[in-house]
Amino acid sequence: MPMGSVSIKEVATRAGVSPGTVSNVLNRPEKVAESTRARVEEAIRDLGFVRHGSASSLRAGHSRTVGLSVIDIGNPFFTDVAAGVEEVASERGYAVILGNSSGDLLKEERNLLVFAEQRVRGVLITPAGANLAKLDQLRERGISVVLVDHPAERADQCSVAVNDITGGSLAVSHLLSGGAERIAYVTGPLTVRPCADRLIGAKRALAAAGRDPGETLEEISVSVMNARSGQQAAEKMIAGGRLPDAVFCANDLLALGMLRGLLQAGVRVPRDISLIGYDDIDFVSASAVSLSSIRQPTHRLGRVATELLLDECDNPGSHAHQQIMFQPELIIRESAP
Amino acid sequence: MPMGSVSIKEVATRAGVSPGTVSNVLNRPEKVAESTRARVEEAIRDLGFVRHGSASSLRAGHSRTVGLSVIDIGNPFFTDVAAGVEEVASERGYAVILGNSSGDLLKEERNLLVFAEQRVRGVLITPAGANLAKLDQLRERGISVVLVDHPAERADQCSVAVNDITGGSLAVSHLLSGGAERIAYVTGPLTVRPCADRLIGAKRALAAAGRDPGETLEEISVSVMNARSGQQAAEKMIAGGRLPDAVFCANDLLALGMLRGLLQAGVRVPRDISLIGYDDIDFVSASAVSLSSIRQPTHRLGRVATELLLDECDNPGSHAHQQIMFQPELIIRESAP
DNA sequence: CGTCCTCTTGAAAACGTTTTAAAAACGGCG
DNA sequence: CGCCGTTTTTAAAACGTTTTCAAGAGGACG
Repeated sequence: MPMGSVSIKEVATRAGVSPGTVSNVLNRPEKVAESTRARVEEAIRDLGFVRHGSASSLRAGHSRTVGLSVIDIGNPFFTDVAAGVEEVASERGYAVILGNSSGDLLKEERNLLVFAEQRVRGVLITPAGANLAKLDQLRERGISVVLVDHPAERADQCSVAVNDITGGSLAVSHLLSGGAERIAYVTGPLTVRPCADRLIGAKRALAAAGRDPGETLEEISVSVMNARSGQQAAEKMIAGGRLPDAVFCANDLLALGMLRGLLQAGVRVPRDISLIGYDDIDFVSASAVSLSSIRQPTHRLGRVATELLLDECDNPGSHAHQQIMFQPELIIRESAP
Repeated sequence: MPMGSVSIKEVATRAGVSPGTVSNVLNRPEKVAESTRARVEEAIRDLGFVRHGSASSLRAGHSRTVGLSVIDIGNPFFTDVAAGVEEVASERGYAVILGNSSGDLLKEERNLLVFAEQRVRGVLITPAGANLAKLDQLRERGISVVLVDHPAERADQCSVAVNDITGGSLAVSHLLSGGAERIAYVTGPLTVRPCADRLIGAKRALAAAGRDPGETLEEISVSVMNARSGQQAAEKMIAGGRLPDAVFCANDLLALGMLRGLLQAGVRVPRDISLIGYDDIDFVSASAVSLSSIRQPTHRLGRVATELLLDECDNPGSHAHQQIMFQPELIIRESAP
């Protein structure tokens, strides 16, 4: 009969042992004799005992939770990452505390505060801005941090990212090979690292093809990277006249919005304008005009980041910080054949 | 200079007060004199003190976290719900612990155990199956539970749902009005309440139109409700010959997969087969053939559920359990005009 | 039978808060 | 100046674990 909160002490009395022994059964079962262990386990079952996580982390000095702060939980890219994180965390008995920064630095900071209060074991974060100082403060507090989708600049921290320079480059050289002369790059804030890197990659591709970035590339900046912004960007582009002949969007949500905006205005894709997105989220293969995109190992990103984090937490001695960099892959579909 | 874990005690000595006073500043600022409060707050800032959530919940008897267990974090429907949940929780200073059951009852149970260990204040859950007994156990432990996307049968619990019977009915009567004679219903496990209810609605619509469900409706069951399953269902349907002239998918992911499967096999939508999905996730308006669907107030679902939950937690006395039921809306697009 | 080991168990002290009951400070007033 | 009612502060006892250290229980062996 599971009652409202049974403590280890009640389990102890029922099993005829001391609380310390029960704790041992829970945490180092091998240290306790077979027969008593069985007795204790039976008592646990009978009473419906569930360990009190707060008490446990208070005393033990660390919790079994990790914090995950993402930029946009509505974006399938982050959802895939989150799924990977949840998978690994759950396998290892960790709980995931979810924070959605919505690209807002204040909100992100509030998330980190909540994580600090909860004394999470570690934090996985795709930073919404360029200022990583707050993260060092966390580390000083003994909370490990792994950067996700953002390569670490320093060697004393872990990160898992995908080479966005390569990605930007792949995208733009593909557009060039399709005959593009003037390309628009629709991007989120350049303080978001991936956006900035994809731009660098784009420019490199132009340089490699002997084009002048200043003439070939037009940047269109939006503050939030969703389909609505993409569509607005399309409308602005169209209103401005003089359309580019290719558009590279910094993520697929923008690209889908752009596609919709273009089609609604009667612009034909890819005939009038070719279009390429980024992330290769599931849905772009099914869109009105299927989108070319840059694929990233998203789920993997989440898994590996979490493995790194938990390794750092569990083996603080032997842990070697790693900056893992995956390679993106060009996926060609109708929108930019 | 924020050091590794400053305690309330250190704040107290620096401010020249007792720990109890610091605690009061934190929790009932109005109880402490203006001048000392200022002094304490300064000490808190100087030392970079952050309240230890575990200690706090241990003593206070309740935490500031809620658990959220969803069936498929990869499905934009749940993502939208989660975003709503996170929003409200975050506004009220609660942290959200995320659990993804993947439709697996064992995994769901493990999530609930984790929630129980963390002593979450409450749980939001879209149950992966029909057995809600575990939830009563949680309630006995003093953890409030709000059902999400699953109407409560009993009056002593809160729930937030959308009328799936109406939804199923809307979908099927629309298909009938388009001239459908034989309809396939592609669904997840019927132990998942929404799937079952949408079927009931579908049959009602048939009955209302004077059709015999046994002859008109064919059920195709899949175990996991994603695009891959949808496509497989299409392939099976096609291999089986004798195609229906309309397909109703229990969610949009299935519908997108179905669409792809049909198009790849050269079946024209909506000319040969008309197709309608469910949820009206963002992406279906942009798909190759834009999908008709049943829209639900997804984000709202998450927000309201969380408000209900936190109300139940914060005002246990005055809280009145509510079973909220939203109404779905038919959205007509190309796939079933 | 006593000694010495090893293997198990137990007692008690933390961990950092919150909360309660009581003490201290303060002001006003007789 | 002493007393009383209020406001403000404090000391100390929890909350449920984990952990350390010592004590107890069994054997094996001399």
